[in-house]
Amino acid sequence: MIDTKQKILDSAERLFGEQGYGATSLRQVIAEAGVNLAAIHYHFGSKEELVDAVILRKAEPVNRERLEMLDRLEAEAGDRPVAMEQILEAFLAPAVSRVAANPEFSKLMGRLLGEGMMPAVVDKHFRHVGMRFVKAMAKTLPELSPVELGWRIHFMIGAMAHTLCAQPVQFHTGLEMEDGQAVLQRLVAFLSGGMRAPVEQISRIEVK
Amino acid sequence: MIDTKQKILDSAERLFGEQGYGATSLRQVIAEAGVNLAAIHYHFGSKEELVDAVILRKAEPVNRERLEMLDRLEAEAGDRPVAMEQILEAFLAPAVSRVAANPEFSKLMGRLLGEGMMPAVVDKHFRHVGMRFVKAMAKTLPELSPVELGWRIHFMIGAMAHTLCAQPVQFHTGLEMEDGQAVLQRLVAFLSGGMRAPVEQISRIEVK
DNA sequence: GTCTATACTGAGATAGAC
DNA sequence: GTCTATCTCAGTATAGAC
Repeated sequence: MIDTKQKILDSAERLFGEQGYGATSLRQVIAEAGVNLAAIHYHFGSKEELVDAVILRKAEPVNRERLEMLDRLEAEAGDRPVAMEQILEAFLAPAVSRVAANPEFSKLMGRLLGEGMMPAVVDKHFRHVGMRFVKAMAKTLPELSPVELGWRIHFMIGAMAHTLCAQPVQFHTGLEMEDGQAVLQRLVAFLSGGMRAPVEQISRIEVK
Repeated sequence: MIDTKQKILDSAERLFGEQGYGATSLRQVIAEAGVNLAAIHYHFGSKEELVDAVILRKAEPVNRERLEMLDRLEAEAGDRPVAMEQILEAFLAPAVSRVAANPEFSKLMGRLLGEGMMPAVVDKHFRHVGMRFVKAMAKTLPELSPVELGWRIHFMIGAMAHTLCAQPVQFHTGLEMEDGQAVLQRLVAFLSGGMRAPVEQISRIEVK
């Protein structure tokens, strides 16, 4: 069939999402897709390149939406910097809003950043979008050095990835997964506070 | 030998740390330890239970140090709440300070939180410590609801885990891994700002 | 160009002899 | 407690049918 490739991608997306990358075998994928094992290697080359293709298909709309939102915010702001909360929401909303529609696959997206699986894949699919947001944030917070801003964005990505992929630890009852909009609001508020934190020296505690 | 178990643990720790969990085979472990393959299953039962034992051995001193620092801070503070920066440093420093000594194994520790690998393991080894810090933070920030505080701790853990396990994406040059103390300071400052962020409603952006 | 059948190597796990 | 032998299943590679 002409759409063997599509069927493989569809099955792989579902199974990687439900079970994770490592726990999903290519034999499960071909059984669900109704194709031959070697077809995966013909079309994609390896398991890693298959998941790369799956990620690409899902990441592209997220990244496009992020850039559209940022474009609009910057057009509205003209020469003035965009508010940090708005930049954060433009970056986070396209990812968080997809959790409800496809929670298992969102888990895989979130995991990518935490796993040593494929830093190259993350870099390839998200770096260019990240650069745009770095520039917007630097304009909003000119007092931060590039290095300090880089670290804060690193922390931001960690908080986002963990929120996308991990169930919160139940230190209290009532922390079940809420409405995506509510989590997004909490995350934006938290990260705005972190991004705007003063950079001065903090109190030291000697260890031991 | 009587110390077969120890030799397996030592080799597994080194190899899991260098290569990650999934990329390390039990056959590599037994080759380095000089024991038989079945010995792992005799002493630990499975690969997953082996890594659980490895984690336990490394997590225990981290958690002990965290609790010692928090105990001391609370003793010094008496009835007054402990400053958020100090609580954060007590939680983060014992983990971050070990990155320099054992960077690869720290990666594994950080990954645990991001991977779907073993949420049960994370829960088992870190939950009781987390509860203590939740209580201390609730005293310092009484205006936060338990649910809001729980989410902020969730975000904090994400930022910490990502910092422990992931190389920062190079949006700017000069963001190479710095001195652990410097990264710790940046992280504490960022998270203090996030923890203290106001909880009010934020501006909405309609999507599309 | 596409796809099928099949073989190869290495993984984790286990039964049973010692 | 330990080790040999073996099982099942994984990802990968290739030869050849259409």
